[in-house]
Amino acid sequence: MANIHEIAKLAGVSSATVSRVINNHPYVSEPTRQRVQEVIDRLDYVPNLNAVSLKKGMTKLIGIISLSFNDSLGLFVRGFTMYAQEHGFNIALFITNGEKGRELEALEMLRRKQLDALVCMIRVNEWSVIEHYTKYGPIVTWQRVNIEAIPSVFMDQYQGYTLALEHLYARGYRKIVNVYGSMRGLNTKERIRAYHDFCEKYDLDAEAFPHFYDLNSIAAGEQIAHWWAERAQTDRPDAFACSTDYLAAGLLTEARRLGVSVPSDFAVVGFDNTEISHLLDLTTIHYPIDKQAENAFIMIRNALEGLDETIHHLEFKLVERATT
Amino acid sequence: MANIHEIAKLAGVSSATVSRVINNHPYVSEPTRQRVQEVIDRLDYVPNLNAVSLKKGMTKLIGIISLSFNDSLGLFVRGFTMYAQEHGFNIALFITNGEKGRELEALEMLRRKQLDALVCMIRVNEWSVIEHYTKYGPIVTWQRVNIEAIPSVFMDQYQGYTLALEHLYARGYRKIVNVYGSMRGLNTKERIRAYHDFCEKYDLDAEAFPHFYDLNSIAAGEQIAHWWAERAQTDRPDAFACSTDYLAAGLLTEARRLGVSVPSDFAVVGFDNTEISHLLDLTTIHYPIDKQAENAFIMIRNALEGLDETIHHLEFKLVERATT
DNA sequence: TTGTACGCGTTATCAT
DNA sequence: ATGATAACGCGTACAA
Repeated sequence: MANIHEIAKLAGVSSATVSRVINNHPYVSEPTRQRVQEVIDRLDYVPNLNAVSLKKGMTKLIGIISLSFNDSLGLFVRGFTMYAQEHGFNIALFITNGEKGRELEALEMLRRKQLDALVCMIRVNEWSVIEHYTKYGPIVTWQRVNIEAIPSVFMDQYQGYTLALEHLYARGYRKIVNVYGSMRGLNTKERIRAYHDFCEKYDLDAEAFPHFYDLNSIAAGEQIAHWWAERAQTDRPDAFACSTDYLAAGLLTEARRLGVSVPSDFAVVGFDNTEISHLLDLTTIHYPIDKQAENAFIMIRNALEGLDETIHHLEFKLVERATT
Repeated sequence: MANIHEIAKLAGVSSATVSRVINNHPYVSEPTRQRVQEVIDRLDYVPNLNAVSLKKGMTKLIGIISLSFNDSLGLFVRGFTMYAQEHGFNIALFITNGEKGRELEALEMLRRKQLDALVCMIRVNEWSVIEHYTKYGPIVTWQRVNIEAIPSVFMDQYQGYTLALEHLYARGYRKIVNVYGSMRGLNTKERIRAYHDFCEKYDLDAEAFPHFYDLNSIAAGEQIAHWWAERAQTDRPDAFACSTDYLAAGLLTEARRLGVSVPSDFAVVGFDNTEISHLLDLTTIHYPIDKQAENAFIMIRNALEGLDETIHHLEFKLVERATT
């Protein structure tokens, strides 16, 4: 393949001049610029990025680590990519499927300079492991975590969950069951706190109905539908605040299969405003994931280029549909 | 950051020896190997990948271009990554969202040696544009295309679609409406061919009911539900063979909202066996996407390393659920 | 305005 | 078994 020297030779200039033309440096006379550009075009020349990266010490490539595919990730990636590309960065996506090795692969690429930075959506390895890699480049996360070296674009779900609960209350529901997600994550803790404050505010018994933990799949939602159906009529809750739209979807569709009528028999609120919530006309909580993505990129760029651009403030929103 | 020379100095050897230790070359005495390894460990040294890539002329990084996120892509990526990592390759994912520029970004990375090869799931630019880039590295596609330079892991949908039609016939449905996807793609052509052969075989009138084209979204499915409901009772089809599970999902859920009973009023068959078809208990056609991924990787590796490993033969499968 | 020459961090060839 | 040293392809002081 043609390299910069070949271009130089053919254009009758030094490689330095070719480099200047490529990078739009000033102090190149118009005639030489044209002559060089002509050769570049003719030979279909383009600089080798490995050489450029080696020289500059950066690849303009940012990695995004995620556990799996889903709508939220898609939105995040779309937003992040947009901002990144505006500033000359490309992104590489790593889907771990929960395998530590695959996450480490990405972290190692950071260490070995193939990646300039990393966004860790949902981590697999221990935070201490990930923290260890921050010395090789900025790492930003989507999860909530209190490690100084790992800034986060996490949104405290207290506000969002309260939105859901207040909505159920306004609609007249009083017997609410909470289906929480991962116990490890702090989302669940904030939701629990939101629920307790909510109960206190309206003088409800927080323990009147069971709380479910560690559930977020469609299948889990289906289970809960059965749980409800098998309960004594008098002892049934009238609303479910769910950890995710997926769980809510499972609950909703299985309930209907069992002949339950939503929202008259009970209400369902999802979380995330994913496509499936639209499909099923599910009331849910929306959050500005594209803004989170922008924040993540701003943080990374600040770290990478020593800037100090300010972060957006973020808020949840209720999306009212047919299940409440 | 420490580089190979620093290690060499501290270990009292030349950088060549360090390189040999790193790459597990023979002809390094055990004492020196240990001494070098010790320094490597102590300084937490790891070779700079940009330098390695520059030197070796390859990055061990393969790009995957896709139009958007969805279950199929997830399965493909998972499979592909598995095979790739087994052979020391990493993957970078590019989601185009239909924007040509984003696709070109990936193609340029191939041209500029940051990527060794590319899998183009669903292209955005013209094939001629993509073909032009094959001179910079192997490009494999998931779509059907007859360009020698762009090998494909496409599966002829004739067989799969026939599976769906035969199933409907066996179930007693005779008034079938076809909802085809993209007119540009060759999938649709094969499905049309399958339908005509099917009609001929069973002596049905292929034009008894309208054919829909260029539809594959949930929203389009919802439209079709209305189309059906507004038709005269006597003139209604009794089955829909859909382009995708998503369209089928839209059709199914909207129909039920309209009080239609599936499968007694009409049957629905999706295509792809995505998660949503499971959720909605939708009869659909499955295809071995992980095997396609493996084939894609084999093709790329054959091209990259001059091998000649053989490709798997692939087949569709009917997944019978509750909508037929 | 242009050219020379060095360095980025490796690997690989050729001596020794 | 080990060491010099020349690439790999580019950017950039510094000199001219």
